[in-house]
Amino acid sequence: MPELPEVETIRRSLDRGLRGARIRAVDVREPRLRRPIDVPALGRLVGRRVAGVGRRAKYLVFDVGGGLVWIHHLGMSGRLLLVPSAAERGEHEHVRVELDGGRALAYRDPRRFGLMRVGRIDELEELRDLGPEPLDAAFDAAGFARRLRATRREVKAALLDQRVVAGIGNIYASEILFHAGVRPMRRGHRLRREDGERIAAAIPRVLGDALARRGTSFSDYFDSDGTPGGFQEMLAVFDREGSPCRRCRARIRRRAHGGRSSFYCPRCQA
DNA sequence: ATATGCACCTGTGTGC
DNA sequence: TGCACACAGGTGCATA
Repeated sequence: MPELPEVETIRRSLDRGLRGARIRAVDVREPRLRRPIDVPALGRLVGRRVAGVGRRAKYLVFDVGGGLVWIHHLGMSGRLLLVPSAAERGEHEHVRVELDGGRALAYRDPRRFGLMRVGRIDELEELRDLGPEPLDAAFDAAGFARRLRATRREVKAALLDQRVVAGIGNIYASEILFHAGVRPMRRGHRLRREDGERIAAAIPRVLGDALARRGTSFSDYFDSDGTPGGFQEMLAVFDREGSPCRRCRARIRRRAHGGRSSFYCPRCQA
C-alpha cells in the first residue's frame, strides 16, 4: 500500500503521538507474516520508551533507546492505528502494542506482507542495501542520473529498485516518469543526459508534492489517526488507463510488466 | 548484471 | 446469485 509519502505521513503522526510513550506489553495474535514475527524478540520492547519515530525508505524505525529499534514495513495492506486500549480488536489485527495512558498501537494487515522486527539498527539487514533518500537535502541528483544512465534495465524497474533510490513504488514511479516526459520502458543506457536529469529532478518534486497532500488514498490507505491522503486527485497517469491526459488529452496507456502495471501518456512521454 | 516467474496473502471488482 | 478471474500501493528467491 504505502510508498514514501504515505509512510512519511504516518511517521509524522506516530512521532507526535508516540514520543515518550512507555510500552507496557506487546500482544502478538498472529505471528505468521511473510517473514514470521519473532515473538520473544518483540518482548525486548516491553518497559521501554519510544524516543522517536523515524523512517528509512518504506520502513518505519521506532527508536526505543539503548541502541535498540523496532522496524515496521507495511507491505501492501498494512496499517498502524493509534487506538484506545479498550477498543475492540479489528479484523486482521495481528499485533497490538499497549502503551501507557490507556492507548495502544494496532497493526492490521489483511495480506500479511508486512514486516515487524526488533534489533540493533546496524544488525538489521533490511536496512543495509537501501539507496539514497530522495527527500534528503543531500540527495545527489547528478549521481543518481549517472547511475540511471549506466544500467541497461528499463527505467521503471530501476526506479522501483530500493537499492538505486529509496521509497519509490508503483504509483510514484509512473507519476515521476510522466513528469519527466520519459516512457517507463526506456532503457537507462539509452537515455539522453537531459532525460536522466529530468527524472532525477522529478523524483523529489513528485514525492514532495504527494507528501504535502499527505499521500495517495484509494480505498484503504489512511494515516494513524484515520485521515485519508489527497494526492489521488493530482495523479497524472496512475490508474487512468483510457482517460485523457490532463496535459494533451491523448488516452493514457497501461502496460503490464512482470505482474505490475505502468501507466504513461503516449504523446507526452517519449 | 538482468530478466522472468513465482511465492507470500486477502479483498474487491468485473464479466459471464 | 454464484463463480472464475484479474488485479492490488511490496518484496525476495530461484532459475535462466
